[in-house]
Amino acid sequence: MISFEQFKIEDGYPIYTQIIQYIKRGIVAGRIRNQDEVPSRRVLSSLIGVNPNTVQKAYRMLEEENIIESRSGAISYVTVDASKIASIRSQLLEGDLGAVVKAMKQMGISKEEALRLMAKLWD
Amino acid sequence: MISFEQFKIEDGYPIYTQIIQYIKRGIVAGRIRNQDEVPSRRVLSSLIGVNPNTVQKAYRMLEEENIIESRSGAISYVTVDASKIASIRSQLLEGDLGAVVKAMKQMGISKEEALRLMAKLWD
DNA sequence: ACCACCGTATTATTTGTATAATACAGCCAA
DNA sequence: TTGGCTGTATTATACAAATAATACGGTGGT
Repeated sequence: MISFEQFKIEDGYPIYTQIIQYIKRGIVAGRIRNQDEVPSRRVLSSLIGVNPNTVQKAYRMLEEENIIESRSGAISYVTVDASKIASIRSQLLEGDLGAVVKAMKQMGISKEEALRLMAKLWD
Repeated sequence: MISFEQFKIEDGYPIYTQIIQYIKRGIVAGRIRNQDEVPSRRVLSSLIGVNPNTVQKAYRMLEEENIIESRSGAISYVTVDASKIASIRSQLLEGDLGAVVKAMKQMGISKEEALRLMAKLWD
């Protein structure tokens, strides 16, 4: 069963996208593995304090990306292999890191300064 | 007069926040300076193809942060000094870069790999 | 077989984002 | 001074995100 202990809702982004991100990042990090069980819609919604429909929307979109599988009546579970994990990883990196690189360039920050800032922020 | 030639609407974020970001990043980069004139609500809205109310919302929020000043009937203009520019800069960096550092840590990426990925993405 | 839990579906309501159509008063250059 | 542009305000509509309250049928352990 996937753990959502580290999950915290932040504002600025739709909750369903935060659930999707949390699971994708967990898969990339190896915390979430193939065939792991996913909390039911009702359980997760009451755990993180949102509406079951919000969780359902996140799960449905994950299913459309073939990252989880659901069948009526039964628990849903993760379905990933090595190549899918790699593609999720590059998808997240290009999205997150790419946007920041673009933003810093627009701010007139040099490559060297960007690297120094990131190294400093990392600790 | 501030130029919006480089401005492009992207989806995923509210348009009014994109306008705010564009101006803040321009200020940090030095492209937008103190006392620069801001396009009128109507002019900018027709220039970038959005509703005047959307521009008004962005400008009103910038005014609440004391980044622009408006008076009824007259053109609005930028009001920043060195310390405000510095605070905008760290505000943007902490937000954008900080979020990515957090995300990459959640993905189990090492500091060294993160720096290497950013350097690669920069070019 | 029962029954609690599961996924799924539907309808309604609220809030935020964005558009649309006006309206009014202040500023300022011609 | 006049007329066009300015900021500001109001009302209405549309869509997405999120909540709320149900309802139905499938699954699986006891």
